[in-house]
Amino acid sequence: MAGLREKQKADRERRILEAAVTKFRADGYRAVRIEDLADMAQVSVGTVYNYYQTKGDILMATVAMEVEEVLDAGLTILADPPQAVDDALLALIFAYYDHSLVYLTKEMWRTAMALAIEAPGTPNGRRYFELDQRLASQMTDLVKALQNRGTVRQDLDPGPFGVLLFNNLNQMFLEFVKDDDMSLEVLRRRVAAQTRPLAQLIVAGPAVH
Amino acid sequence: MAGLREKQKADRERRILEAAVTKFRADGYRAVRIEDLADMAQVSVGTVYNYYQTKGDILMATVAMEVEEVLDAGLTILADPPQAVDDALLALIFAYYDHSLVYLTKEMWRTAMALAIEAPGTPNGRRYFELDQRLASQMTDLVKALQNRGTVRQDLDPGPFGVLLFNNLNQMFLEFVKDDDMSLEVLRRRVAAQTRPLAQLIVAGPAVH
DNA sequence: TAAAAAAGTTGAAGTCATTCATCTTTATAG
DNA sequence: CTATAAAGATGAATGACTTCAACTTTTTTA
Repeated sequence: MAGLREKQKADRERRILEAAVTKFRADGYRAVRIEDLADMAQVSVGTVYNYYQTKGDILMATVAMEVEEVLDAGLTILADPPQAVDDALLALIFAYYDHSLVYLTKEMWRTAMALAIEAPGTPNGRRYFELDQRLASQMTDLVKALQNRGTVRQDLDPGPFGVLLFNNLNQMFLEFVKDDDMSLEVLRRRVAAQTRPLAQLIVAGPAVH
Repeated sequence: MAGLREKQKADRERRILEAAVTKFRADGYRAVRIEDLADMAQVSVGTVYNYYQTKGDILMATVAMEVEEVLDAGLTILADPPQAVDDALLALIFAYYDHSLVYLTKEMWRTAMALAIEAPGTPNGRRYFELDQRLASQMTDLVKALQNRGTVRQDLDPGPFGVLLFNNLNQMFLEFVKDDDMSLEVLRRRVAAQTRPLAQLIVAGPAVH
């Protein structure tokens, strides 16, 4: 029963988010005022706040879109990881990195991270870190998959090790978004330099004993 | 030639910082208004801004104090690390954690991190990450020291490995400050669970060939 | 010591996120 | 179709950080 009211509501929300993605990318999150979004979306300032609780909420909606796509890209890698252990880990990591700037700019990532860290207990913060955790889980899943395949030593606990790998790739991503001049290429190289030696340490050796 | 003006200036700056540390710890960074600091320090709002460019600057001054002490604690460990590789790494990590809440609360850490991430190019942001880098260097130094001692395999590149260890301990520290209910004890246990197995992987084995 | 310059202090004004009492629009009841 | 109720939109008001033009205090000069 799509009443008039429902239709108008959906339309307003869409217009607001659309305005936000456009303006945030063009002018930067900081520089965009709620009034600018309201103007572009043809609503009042108060109305923006009827749809999103804070300015940060609008940003987080975009982050969620982005990370869902990143997780999808990860699933593709998990379905059929490269044979070599280091290649497999890096394939997943690079899949993440390569899908990280579709909707968001580095500045938007920085702001989203800052918001989440400053207020981790708010719905917004929780939402962000929940996405983080899903990424970390996926990394753990990959380590498990390689173990099942027999290319990773059986005595390795995939949980903490997956988290450690994720922590590292996440921190390196932070280095990346921190520096507007750093290219994806450089990020990839650096993470590879850390991950490859680590991968060599966990490959299943020839069965000694 | 400590003129009157110099003396008054130094005194005002001291009073402002003192007021900040007291009030931030007591009421939380967010809840404290610049006007509150000005009142307590017996100066005007404008004067606060003559000594610190932003509210965040005042916080960052406190962070710097804290981290300098953390680095000192690290030096003590470096001077004579425990024999076992895992114990040595954890000794440094725990030294960091144990000295992290002297001046700052978890809320203050969260705010400082958020500020640094949101604006990494500002003097404030640069200052924060410079401290980070010094911590990462110290971790690398420890790995090198253990290598020199012969307990860590020679074919390990201490640079990337030290950074990886730091990235992980840093991210785990973030988990800690994110959760007001998490104890230092739990943080230690979790990091130990990640670090010990990793340490086993890098110990110098009996010289095979 | 008096005048001029330099340095520093001040608080009112500006900006922007957020709130809320009021008003408008849509849906429902008779 | 009219009246009532419900939902939602509105923008002026609030609160906090930050800026800045005018004012004071200290130092230097002669």
